[in-house]
Amino acid sequence: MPETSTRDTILEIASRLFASNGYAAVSMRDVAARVGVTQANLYYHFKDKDHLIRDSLALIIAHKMEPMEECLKAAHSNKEKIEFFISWFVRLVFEDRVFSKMILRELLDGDEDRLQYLSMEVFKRPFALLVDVMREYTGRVDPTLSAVSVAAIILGHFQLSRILPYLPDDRADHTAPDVVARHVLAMLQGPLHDPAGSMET
Amino acid sequence: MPETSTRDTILEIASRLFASNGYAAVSMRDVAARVGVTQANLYYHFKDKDHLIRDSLALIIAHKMEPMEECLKAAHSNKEKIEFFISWFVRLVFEDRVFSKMILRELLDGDEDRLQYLSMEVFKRPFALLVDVMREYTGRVDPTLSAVSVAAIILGHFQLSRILPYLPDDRADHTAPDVVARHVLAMLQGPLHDPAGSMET
DNA sequence: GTAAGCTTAACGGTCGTTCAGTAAGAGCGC
DNA sequence: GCGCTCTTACTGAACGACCGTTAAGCTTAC
Repeated sequence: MPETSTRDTILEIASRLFASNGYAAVSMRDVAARVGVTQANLYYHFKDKDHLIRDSLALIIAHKMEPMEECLKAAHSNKEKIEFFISWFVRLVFEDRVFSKMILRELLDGDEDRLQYLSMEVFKRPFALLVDVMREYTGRVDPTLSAVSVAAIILGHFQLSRILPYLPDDRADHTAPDVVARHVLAMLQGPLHDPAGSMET
Repeated sequence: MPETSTRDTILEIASRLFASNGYAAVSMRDVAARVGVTQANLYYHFKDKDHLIRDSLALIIAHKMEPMEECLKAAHSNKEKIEFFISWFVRLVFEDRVFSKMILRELLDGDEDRLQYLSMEVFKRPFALLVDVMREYTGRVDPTLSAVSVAAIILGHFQLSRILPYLPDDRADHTAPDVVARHVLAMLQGPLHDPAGSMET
């Protein structure tokens, strides 16, 4: 009766390695060395490398998506739901870089089958919840498009945060989770456009 | 006097291969075979694989960023500058997937040196232009943060477009460039929030 | 004894890279 | 004109390193 089984240890370490370096850049030897076992041991627990990748993905995503439902349930109004969601998602993306890089890499290079599987098995429900929230929040605007926008802007901020330090006018807090969260919320709640700047209502 | 030099042919084909498959997944043998030369020939024109990657990146990015300046110059008002930029950038990202995947992959996995190089040599000026536009467009809001948001939301929409077909409530036009462009512009110009939905000003 | 959990040691293959060699042409003394 | 050298562009064949994977054997617990 193992404290934490070797299999779970492999999964945890493998998912961290895959997420931060990419699937191709991490060899079975790398994983084995990190875990402290031999390469052959990995093949005792997993059929091949692809199955190790799939199981790593499924484990980490399912685990990370759980808090979203509770997060939305805790909110009383729709306004609060949006606030809670944005705050939660920004924090998730910015603070768990392992997770967000894994997602982004999958969106970028994941083969069609794996993407379809993940969409329908893991992302479908959280996305539907977000669309529901946006449906009641936005007026005439397409709720699906709005939901995509919210996810997109947060993921995009995270990605661009890597080059922000090398661009002019950057302040350290441009990549701080709460600053980004407040900014995204402000974009949804009001126009960035300042009517005083030009001549309009 | 070559019609198109072998070196340019290599660069063009290599950048296309790297962009659509990733650096790791494309071998020098792959590039050579596609071009129709031997692997050794690649080492006549480029020091090693990393230099081939760098030159491919520099070529394609510099080329793709050129139209931005003209695009902004053509606009008369600041409002028009934003409209033109969004329209141009959305079209660039959505229609030249080779380019956008290359950028996104670099943001995700590019090593620090290459990212710093690209930021300071290629992205610095276009980003500064965008910040300037946003500075005059937004009121109290941080212009750098706003510029990042605009780029982020467009890049994010593109990335998410891969799983949108597998998610519920999807319509085909959710990934159409002009639809996305109009939606992004609408987000900047007005609140998505419909005051009639809740009780606020 | 036997099964689970793991190791040792190797396999065939692909990778980036190198190096000796070659064909084509430019420049040049004669 | 011819022969000669040197450069440019390129090829064929190989190098060692690393990859995913597997067969066979060794422990330990029941």
